[in-house]
Amino acid sequence: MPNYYEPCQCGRVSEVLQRVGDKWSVLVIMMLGDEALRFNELRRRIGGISQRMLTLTLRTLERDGMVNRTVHPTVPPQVEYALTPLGRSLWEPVEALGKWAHQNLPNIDRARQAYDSANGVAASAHEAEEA
Amino acid sequence: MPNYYEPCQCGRVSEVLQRVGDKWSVLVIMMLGDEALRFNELRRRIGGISQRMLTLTLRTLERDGMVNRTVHPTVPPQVEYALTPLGRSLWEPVEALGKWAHQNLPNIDRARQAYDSANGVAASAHEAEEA
DNA sequence: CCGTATCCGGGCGGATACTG
DNA sequence: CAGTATCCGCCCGGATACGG
Repeated sequence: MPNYYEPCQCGRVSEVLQRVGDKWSVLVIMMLGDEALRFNELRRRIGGISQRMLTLTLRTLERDGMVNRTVHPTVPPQVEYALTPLGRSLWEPVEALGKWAHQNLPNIDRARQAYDSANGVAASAHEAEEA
Repeated sequence: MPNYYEPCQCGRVSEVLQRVGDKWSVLVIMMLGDEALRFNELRRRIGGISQRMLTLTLRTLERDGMVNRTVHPTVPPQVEYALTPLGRSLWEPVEALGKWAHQNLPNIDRARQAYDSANGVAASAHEAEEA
């Protein structure tokens, strides 16, 4: 069973991985895990995302077949976003990764502190460059 | 069982996820999955990464406790990089994600083609802006 | 409410040159 | 071989204003 990241599609897979790692994409997928959400509701829940980025993120996810966009022709307009089967299938490994991240945050923090105290934290004091 | 991405550490988890999604970090972790590698060997295998970025990526991974850096005081110097237990534990969900990406590349491609033909591909022809 | 367009600053990351 | 330092273009992404 050879590796999935063999030279040929290594770049392509990496590309998908980047999308997964994309800050907003992941949060959107997480948020849409259970329910369909409207634009601003999604925006409120995520918090800290600009309108522009949410739009762009959703468009990309839609284009990649991860989310469905449903427009209700009411006034004012209502737009609902939900995961597609493909999106839901992605949700699972992402969830696993999220679980890992959540569990290992303390480990990472400790590793960083250890590293920073070993190598000088003072190294970051080069920001105090001028007298 | 509430969500792992509740407001409190939502940002932190997302931060870790971003690192995972980072193009080079993921490739490094994948490459180091089975064996320890030297700097330039790693660089050659990844392909397309600049010396600067490989250094930065390795430093960050080291600081986060994902990889071990071992210097053999020979001449010329030899430096070997290997996954730590923490790094190896990350490797698993990443591998799962890689598997997903590999399996679903065709689906994503088809979704994109469908999307692009539905909405005008010509939209991207706005690059031909001037007469 | 939902989305697009425009402006613009900051940082990511490649290229290059230089050390031990 | 392994790494640091510097320069610099480019694109990401926030802010803002406007349209349906």
